[in-house]
Amino acid sequence: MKRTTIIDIARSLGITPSTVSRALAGNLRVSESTRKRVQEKALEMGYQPNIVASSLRRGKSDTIGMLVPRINRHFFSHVISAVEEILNPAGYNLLICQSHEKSELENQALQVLLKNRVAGIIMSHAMETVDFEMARKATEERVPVVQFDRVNKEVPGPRIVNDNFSGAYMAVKHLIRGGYSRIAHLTGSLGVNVYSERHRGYRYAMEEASLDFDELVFEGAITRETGYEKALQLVKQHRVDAFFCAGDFASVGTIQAIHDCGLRVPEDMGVVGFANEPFAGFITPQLTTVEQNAYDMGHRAANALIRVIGGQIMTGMDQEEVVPVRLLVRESSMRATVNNK
Amino acid sequence: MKRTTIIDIARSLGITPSTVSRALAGNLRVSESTRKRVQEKALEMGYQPNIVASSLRRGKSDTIGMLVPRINRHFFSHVISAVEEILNPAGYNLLICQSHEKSELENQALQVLLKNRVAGIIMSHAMETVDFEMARKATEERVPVVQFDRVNKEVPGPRIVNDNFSGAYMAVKHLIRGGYSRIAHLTGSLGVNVYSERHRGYRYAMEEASLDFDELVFEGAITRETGYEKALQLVKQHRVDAFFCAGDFASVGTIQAIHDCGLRVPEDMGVVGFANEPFAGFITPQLTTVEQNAYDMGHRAANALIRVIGGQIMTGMDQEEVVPVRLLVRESSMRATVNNK
DNA sequence: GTTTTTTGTGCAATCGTTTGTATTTTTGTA
DNA sequence: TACAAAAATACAAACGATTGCACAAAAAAC
Repeated sequence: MKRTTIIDIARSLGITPSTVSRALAGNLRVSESTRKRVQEKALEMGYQPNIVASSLRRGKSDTIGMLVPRINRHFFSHVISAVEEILNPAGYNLLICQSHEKSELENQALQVLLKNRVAGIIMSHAMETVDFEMARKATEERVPVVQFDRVNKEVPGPRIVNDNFSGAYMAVKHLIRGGYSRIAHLTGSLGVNVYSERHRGYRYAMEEASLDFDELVFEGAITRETGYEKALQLVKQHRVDAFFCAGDFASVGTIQAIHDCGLRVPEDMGVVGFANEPFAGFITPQLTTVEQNAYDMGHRAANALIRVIGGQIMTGMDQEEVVPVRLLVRESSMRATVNNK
Repeated sequence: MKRTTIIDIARSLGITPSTVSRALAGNLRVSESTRKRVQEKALEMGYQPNIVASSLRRGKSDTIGMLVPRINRHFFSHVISAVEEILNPAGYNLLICQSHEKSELENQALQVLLKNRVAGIIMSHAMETVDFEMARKATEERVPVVQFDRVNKEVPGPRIVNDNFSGAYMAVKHLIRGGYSRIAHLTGSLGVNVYSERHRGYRYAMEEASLDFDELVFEGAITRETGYEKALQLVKQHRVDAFFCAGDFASVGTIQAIHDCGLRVPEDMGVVGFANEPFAGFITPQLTTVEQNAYDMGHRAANALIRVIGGQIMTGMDQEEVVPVRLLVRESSMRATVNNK
């Protein structure tokens, strides 16, 4: 059986669809009595408005596109959740796509979102992405784009980023205070803003303390496995006494490597991670890391998008919002009686 | 500037929109030459088909609704990811909603999905939900529903569930083999299929070994906090020597409680969890737990939905698919030299 | 009691595609 | 050259809601 439409309701009440439409929309130009009748009838017939038709006619949809590298990453899934928390009450729904860290899939996903005529896009780029043309095109087609975490300035619109610089700076400074000095930095591609900023923070802290860091920075060591390998190599060479990893997974691999070399954390070597993955507080030793507030970020991104859609921010004027981070000092870096700040 | 439509393309080529539509759809009734011309023009004008209009006309959308209690749960986010892996290549997109474990929000979300005329729904119920009317209504409105993990037989259509019974049975049997006998079971609401099945497995194993379990089953102890409290109480009363928790979070709380009482895991008390949360292999002691394959489940759910949409499964005929689970034996339960099976 | 204003509805076009049917053009054949 | 068959394209009506405008009825003003 067909779904009931406003036409069905109209017919069964002997009025026109336009009146039904207005009645359901709560338009004041329709009398109280018919509004009641329409609402009752709609309920009785189990009417569900057809958003598709409505969107087409209104020329705008209530769907927001969300594009992330991977839904199943702790950080991203929490951002999504936070975005939804803001956008749902505001009457929007989320069409979610993953890029799987591939530029090609990212572009495809953007196309899909545009084809679906989303009212706006909240996205974080794939690591691989260097060409941001597609995202720019979206804004040119009047679809506002809000970037978060992995952002690029070539794309107009608000950007919400973590305070990666300060987080890294605090982390490294904390290690230095703890008496570590040959601090290696394992990180991802420095072409990605997230990692370049953390790298900047690392350098700043090292330079400030007049410590040498040439040949102590290693790109492409961000997973547990690659972290393990690089750390194993460095520890064996006796070149370092601490690690600042740009991610917690690499930190886990690093700790493993240190243990496998018969050394202790933090007594022999300190380790600090980044992200505060859920396991960071559980592992042995508990991992000192930089906490990034995914909820805060999601809320900000959603609110920024709402402002852009509402015309409160001009498309041209792009702005960056920085979400504060926190250094969580735990066992993996507490060699001595160290001051937490 | 307005987005280009097939009408624009038609005009600029001196043909009709219908021909353009057919050309882009690859319809064989349009000549090779015009098809080429249309495709080129479309590319040149940056044409993006309007899926909204298309959906309206075709009476069906390419969007699948996905409804989960919480996106940011490890298990659910992985299922989502797996579903997307299957559905994306098949030309579908995912509209994702969360119920936040609330029946009311679950129903609202279902309404939203129906209003958006999704082609199908893949869902897992909120713990709270006891009234499944809304999900039934969806199938009555010809929107196929596939349930996974938290399912209910009142709702027609495929159900994909973990082998909770066997998982629990294996877990408890493993504890018994290890020499534990006063095994408590901390779990969630037994009104939820997931927990009732695990409970059944627990009972079966206990009965099989002629062990007493009256007053050893506790509902409402599923979080880290509630798990901690209940465990603390039981340990202090010297009533138990092992715990089978229906979730890993409760297991973490339990281990904490045992430690806080000055006892050791697994020497004094054994602990087995359920889910294999990402931290399970990292914590100390490493947690023995039942691994549920979220990817497998997602793939099956997506494929089931595709089959229903394709008419390969009658709506009436409901079927349950059981995803196998695996017991991962780790430190938290290995008191003696135990056989892993 | 007439005119003006207000209020409530109806009419009809529109959003951008799709698709059944009609029409034109092309091709093949006698 | 004519004519049927086949191929390519055009026409027009949907899909279901929204909305500017017209219009009737009721209320208010004179």
